[in-house]
Amino acid sequence: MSANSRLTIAAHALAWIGLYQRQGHAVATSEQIATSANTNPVVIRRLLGELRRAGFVESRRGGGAGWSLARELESITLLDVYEAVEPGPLFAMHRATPDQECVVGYGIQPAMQGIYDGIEESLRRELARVTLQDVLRDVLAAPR
Amino acid sequence: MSANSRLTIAAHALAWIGLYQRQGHAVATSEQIATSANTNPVVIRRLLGELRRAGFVESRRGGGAGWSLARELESITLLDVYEAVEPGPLFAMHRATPDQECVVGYGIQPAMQGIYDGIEESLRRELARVTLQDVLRDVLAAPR
DNA sequence: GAGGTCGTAACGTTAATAGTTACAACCGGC
DNA sequence: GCCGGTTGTAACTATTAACGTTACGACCTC
Repeated sequence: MSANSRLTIAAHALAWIGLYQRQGHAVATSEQIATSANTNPVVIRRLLGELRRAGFVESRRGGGAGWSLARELESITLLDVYEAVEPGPLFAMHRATPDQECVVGYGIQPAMQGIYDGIEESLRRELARVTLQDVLRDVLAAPR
Repeated sequence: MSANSRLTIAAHALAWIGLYQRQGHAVATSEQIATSANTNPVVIRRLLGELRRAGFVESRRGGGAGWSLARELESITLLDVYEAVEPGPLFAMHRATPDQECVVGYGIQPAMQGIYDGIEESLRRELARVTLQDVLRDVLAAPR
């Protein structure tokens, strides 16, 4: 489906900041997170920027600057993250509007839209069941 | 998410063939379906080719050739179609493997994989609840 | 053999994600 | 006040997948 890694990287960044803060540090830098996620700091800053707009993290500039959580990991769900970093729908309609003279062409979009809406709602319910605290717990539970 | 329209077009094509056959025709051509879906016949042939490999349609070549259903619309679910035309996973992992020296980098992929597996399983359950017959019924129910 | 359709390769187009470079804005600490 | 490190963001490139299009051989019915 040409899936992307935005949700994965965003969860990675939040879990990293959360753990780092529990270790007593005030802020985390995009550089540190990018090293852990093996990507570019700008990619991290862009994603965290969207999460800041949604109210989950805060950033400070200047000396000793960096990122910190604005909410506890327990209170952030994967649905929150998903909505912050994944704008579009799961399934797309036709690129060009189908033939409206054809019975199927006329009715297919409302029909599929109704079905897709129900499926996306179910996806959201599943995402809402997992918190970032759950993610961090699973991360730390990985066998050595 | 950069969603694609493969599932939509595939459902459109199957519903179209199903309705056409109920109207007494033996086979439908990719040209006819493409006109209804407002796309190119080759796109339809490619998609139907994957559905044929999965056993849902048959094709005949030569004069008076075209496509026909190999199974009833009632017995084909959106999950069947999804699996036939959407290979990849819903969410992607990191492009480059994260830093294995970092606790989070080490544990993040197994953690997210477990979560994603559960979510995809739930998506499949939802897709399995809808048959192509349901789709065609909804299509025909669209208000004029 | 003629005509129409499938099957598929090959190529171009479009769009989103991701990666990279660059630099101004910012601010704590000295 | 300025130095150093970091964010914020623009701009560009690279990569990838879906989609569209053209072309043509394979195939089958008449």
